[in-house]
Amino acid sequence: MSGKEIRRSMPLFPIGTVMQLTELTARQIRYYEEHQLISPARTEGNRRLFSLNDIDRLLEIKDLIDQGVNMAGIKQLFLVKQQHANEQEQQMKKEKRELTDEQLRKLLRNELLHSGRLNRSSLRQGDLSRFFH
Amino acid sequence: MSGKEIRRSMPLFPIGTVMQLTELTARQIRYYEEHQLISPARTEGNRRLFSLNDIDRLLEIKDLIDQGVNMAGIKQLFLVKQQHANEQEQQMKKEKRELTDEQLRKLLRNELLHSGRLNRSSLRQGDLSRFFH
DNA sequence: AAGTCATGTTAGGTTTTCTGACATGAACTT
DNA sequence: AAGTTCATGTCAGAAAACCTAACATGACTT
Repeated sequence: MSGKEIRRSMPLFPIGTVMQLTELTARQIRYYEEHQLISPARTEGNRRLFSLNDIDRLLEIKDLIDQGVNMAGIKQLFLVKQQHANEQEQQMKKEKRELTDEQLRKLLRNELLHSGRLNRSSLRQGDLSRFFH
Repeated sequence: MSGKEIRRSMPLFPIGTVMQLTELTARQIRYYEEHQLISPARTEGNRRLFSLNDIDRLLEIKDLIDQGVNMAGIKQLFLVKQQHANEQEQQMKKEKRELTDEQLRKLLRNELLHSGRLNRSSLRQGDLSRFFH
């Protein structure tokens, strides 16, 4: 729920832009959606609108495809990754509960300053950071 | 010529997205282009494609319009700002020429680490940072 | 009252995207 | 070898988004 997450999940890009950014064809992108690897938002007029997160995900998918992983495999990988992230979040919360107020303040301040070190997982993955600072 | 500048000037957004991001109408955006306050790129099919810089600029324009400045005024402001930025760049280069190698290394390292403090001018201006970290 | 400015509105045309269907080649299975 | 499955290509018809150009309008200026 950080501001950053909101920004990264804001639906902004039509499929044409995503095609260029990812070097995937429209057909591929729609196919991956069909297999529920991504779930881009839609405009009122039913056009897909992709977020930065979606694009990251597509770049990950591309990478995995290149390495020979199939749809089912990718879906599983995403699932595992998701679980891992959840656990880590739980762990975070738990640790926070154990902190004194002073420690908490320091921690929050750190999170705000250079927010998000966790979250970028260890998988070799898509990286849109080259598009935005 | 920093990577960041390249990213910020990459044409990504169709006019519909820009409308939502800036809360300007298509008519307004085209009008500002007509008066050369912005120069969005075009696709092969002649559709406008806006960069983050374009959007920043549109937000600045909106701000200035709200403050009663007209097209000519905004154009002048942009001109002045541009000149100012150029001068500052010249100044930078000059200062660099006067540095020892060691000083230069430190300076460059700094520029790379948190690049771009200069460049965001002092004008109250559009801010897209709320969309991207 | 006439003119200018910024924007709205409309019209006709072009481009982009949508879904669904069928085609294809590579990799597996039998 | 013949048949499947998978990932993607290609095509068609429809809908949405965008384009330019023109005219309309209301708020200011002169």
